[in-house]
Parts: sequence; structure tokens; C-alpha cells
Amino acid sequence: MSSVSWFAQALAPWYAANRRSLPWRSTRDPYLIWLSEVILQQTRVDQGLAYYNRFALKYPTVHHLAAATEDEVLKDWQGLGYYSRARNMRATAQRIVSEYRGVFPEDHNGLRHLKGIGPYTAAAIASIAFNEPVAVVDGNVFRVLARCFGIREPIDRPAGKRLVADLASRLLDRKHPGEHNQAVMELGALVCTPKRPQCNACPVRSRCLAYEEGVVEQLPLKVGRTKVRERHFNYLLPHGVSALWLVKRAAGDIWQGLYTPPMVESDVRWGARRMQAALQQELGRSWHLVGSFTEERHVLSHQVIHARFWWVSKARTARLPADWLACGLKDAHRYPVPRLVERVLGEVLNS
DNA sequence: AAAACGTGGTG
DNA sequence: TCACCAAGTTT
Repeated sequence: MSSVSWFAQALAPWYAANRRSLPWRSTRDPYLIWLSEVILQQTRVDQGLAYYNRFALKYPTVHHLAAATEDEVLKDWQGLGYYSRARNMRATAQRIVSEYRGVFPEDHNGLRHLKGIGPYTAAAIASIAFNEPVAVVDGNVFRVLARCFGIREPIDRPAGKRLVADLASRLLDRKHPGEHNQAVMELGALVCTPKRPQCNACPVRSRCLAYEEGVVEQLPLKVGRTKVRERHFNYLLPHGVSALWLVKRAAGDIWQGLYTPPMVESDVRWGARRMQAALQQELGRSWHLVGSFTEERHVLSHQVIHARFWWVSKARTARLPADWLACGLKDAHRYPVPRLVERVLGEVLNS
């Protein structure tokens, strides 16, 4: 009897013929697999590829990454989003060096306990680097299996997640777990896409329940997302000098560990009058509002930031708050900043 | 268990 | 413009 599922059998030749050649597919080094998997969390290959290449070059081993400062790693991560990934990677690299002598845990379970490595990433590293027979379950797997097996359970709820995870585990080619896992994900990325799937090119179309029933684009089912919060950030730029103030963002909010100009948050959009009052209340009478520089709308996954940038001046004698750091406008590029700030600083330099 | 965490691409 | 969502993890 064949121990390999029909699904795996149909998938393997398709993958052999259609797999993209990507840098992390030509290594078994668990460190590089790890790096690629973290970069690709909630991130498209197109967006992450350049970051992977830069990181692999600058930090070729876990020791290199462990030796870097957090600011430096965040700077190299700048623009990729979900910055906790970078902070967790560095922390985990340090732990692997100090506690494991630089050697990765070689099984799914050991990997799972490291910061930033959840069920998906642990399974990916274990199957690809160590040939352990564990199935990965990511967004592609949810979509491919929900369609192929006609799963109507919402896949963003525990019951639906369990259903797909069990199914993925039964379908796994246990002789070639790494190849099989990547094949399912590649099918989801290239053929079984969220919109306009290419069913004509699909190796499992003849046994796809969603195709048979004409509901491919209706699956997978999801209950929906939570609504986004609107916030107003008023940023302070020093007027008339080629300098800049920066503050490191604290824990418990967006952009933790990144730098932005000092900022006052308001519940509604503030005009100049209200802003001037807030400025003097926060910092004292020797501070003055000069005017508004620009307004930006920045959309995040759960928030919309209405950012207003103000020119501000202060009396020569007035001190800066302790957590502000002053830097030349041209030195700002050394600090990791959110995209929003990067864009606006670009405008300042050009103005 | 639901919500938070970034950014950019797509239809 | 807007909704969706991409090789998820943490709290």
C-alpha cells in the first residue's frame, strides 16, 4: 500500500516543474531557513527578498546577528514592518549563542520555545532543515486545503484551524516533509491564489471539491476582522535649524524601539491654536508654535494614523526633555524610523 | 480567545 | 477609495 496521500503524489511533480528558485531554497542551514521564515511572516516574497539578501550577507551566521545592537538590527529591518520580528530574532540569536553554543535545537518542539518562533516557523525549520515530518500551516495551506476539501468551517477560528491542521498532517509526505510543505505553500502562492485562482494550471483540480462545486473564490470562509482605530499624532520639528529631535518609542504601542520626532497625541484633529496651547502646557512658556509643515494619513493593519507635523521654536535657554535626543538632519538616516517618518524627513530635506 | 502588531500590492 | 490579505506570533 502507498503511504503517500494522493494529494502529495499529485503535488510533487507539479512542484518539481514549477518551483521558483529562491536563495533560501538552496541551503539546509537552519539559521538561514529561520531568517527566511521570519522575514516571510505576513510578508510577500517580492517584499522580503531584498531584506533576506541583505541580512544573509551582513549577518551570515547566528553569531553575527547576536553581536549586533538592537538599533542596528532595527535599522536593517526598517520598512519591513512588524518590528517585533527583528527584536525577537536578535534576542533569540543571543540565546542560541549563549545557551546552545550557537547550535539550533534540532526538533520542532525545541524550536517552538524560542521567541518569535511559533507553530508555523518551528514546523518550517524542522521539516526543511532537519527533515522532521511535521506539517506547516500558514495562510496558503488554509486556503488550498479549505478549497480542495470543501471546508466550510471558518478558518480564522479555533475549530477551523484544528480541522485544517489535522488534515495537513494526514496529507504530509513524511519521506519528504520539507519539499512537501513548500510545495503546498507554493501552490497557494502561484496557483490557488486568494483572487482569480489559476484552476486551469492546478495539479489537484480534478479532485478539488470547491472547483467541482464552483465555490473556489468563496473559500476559505472567515468571520471577519476587527475595525481600525483612528489616531491623531502631532509631531514636533525644530524650525529654522538643520536639526531634528528624536524619541525612542516605548513598549506597549506601535513602532516599539523605533525613533520618531517627539509627539503629542490628540483625540481629534488639532488646529494651530489648540496645538500651541498643548505645546506650552507640555513644555512651558519658552516654546512656540511656528506653523504647520505637512499632514499625512498612514494606514496600519489596525489603526489609521492622522499625522500632523508642526514647526516649533524654543527660547535659547529652554532645555530639551531628558528622553529627547538632538541630531543633525543629515544624521537622522542612522536611526530606525517608521515609513511615515522616513517619508516626511525626505520632504524636509527637499524643502 | 480576540486583538494588536506594518507595510505594500491587488482587484 | 476600499476591502482584503501576505511563508504568523504574542499577549
